[in-house]
Amino acid sequence: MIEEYKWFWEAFDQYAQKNHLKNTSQRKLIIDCFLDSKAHLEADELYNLVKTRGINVGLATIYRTLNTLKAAGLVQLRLLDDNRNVYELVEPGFHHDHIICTQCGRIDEFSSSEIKKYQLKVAGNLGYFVKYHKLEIYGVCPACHK
Amino acid sequence: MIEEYKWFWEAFDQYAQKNHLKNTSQRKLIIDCFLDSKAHLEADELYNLVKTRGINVGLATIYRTLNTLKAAGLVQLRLLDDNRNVYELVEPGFHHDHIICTQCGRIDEFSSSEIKKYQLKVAGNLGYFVKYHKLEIYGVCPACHK
DNA sequence: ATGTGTGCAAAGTGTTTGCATATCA
DNA sequence: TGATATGCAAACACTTTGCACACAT
Repeated sequence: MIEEYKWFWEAFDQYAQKNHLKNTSQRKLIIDCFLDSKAHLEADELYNLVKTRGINVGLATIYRTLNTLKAAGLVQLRLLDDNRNVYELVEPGFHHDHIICTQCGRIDEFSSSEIKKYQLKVAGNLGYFVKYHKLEIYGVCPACHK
Repeated sequence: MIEEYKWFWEAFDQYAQKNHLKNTSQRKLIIDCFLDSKAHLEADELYNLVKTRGINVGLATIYRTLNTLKAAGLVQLRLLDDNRNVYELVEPGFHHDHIICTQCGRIDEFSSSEIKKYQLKVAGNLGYFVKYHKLEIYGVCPACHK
């Protein structure tokens, strides 16, 4: 287990225990691949990644595992403008937003307390009680606008 | 023609002429329904809306019309967290963001120059050249948190 | 022994496409 | 007349589900 994802495994083990999940080699492998990838993956990409490890896992199992992680609150599905549906790791309490390159598809993360502040203000003006937000900036990354 | 959408029809007519589109009653009807609805619609909702006018239009034609409008830059497809794919009118030069009620699905619009400003700052720090952004705030609307 | 997980294939969704026919210019 | 549009059904891509079998506890 990589130290970096200690928080993940602790949270997942807890969830697994509470929900009577069993340990299977497939799920372990899928999650390992997902974590290793630094994780902004489509289900299909994860499927192929797992296949490179030589073990045959059904695509359905990939989806089931991702849905389990989503239910555990450790993974989030993100619908991007370019029609990619990417899954990403969610570290509880560490919110971040994304900036996506329209040319190469690269995804970077950031977070801004100022933006958050003004979101609350705007929402308050409209009488909304804010639960969460999703901000995506689309642009051209440094590598692509040379 | 409703005065409010003069800008729309001018833009669309220009696009239509340039691209040799023909005037058909179906397309006219679909667009009328779309404009009348104040427009945050799924393809399917628009389909049903058109049907209430008594004329039978194929669902495929709805999609083709929406795609045409998208190509003309007058309509935008928005993938929401709740898996709705809503189409909305885009008035060139008038950018706005959305706040969506997680309970009733209501969508309100807003725009904030402050948020825009900080987005540019954040993107600049990462070396990105910003093209556009998409901000969605999810929360509970006034009517739902009584 | 029981319940959970798996692979596969089939079913589901939402959207697009092929084709014959109809319509506009 | 010739290009564009339409309706329908079939094709599509992505995701979920049913089932029989396997495995973890």
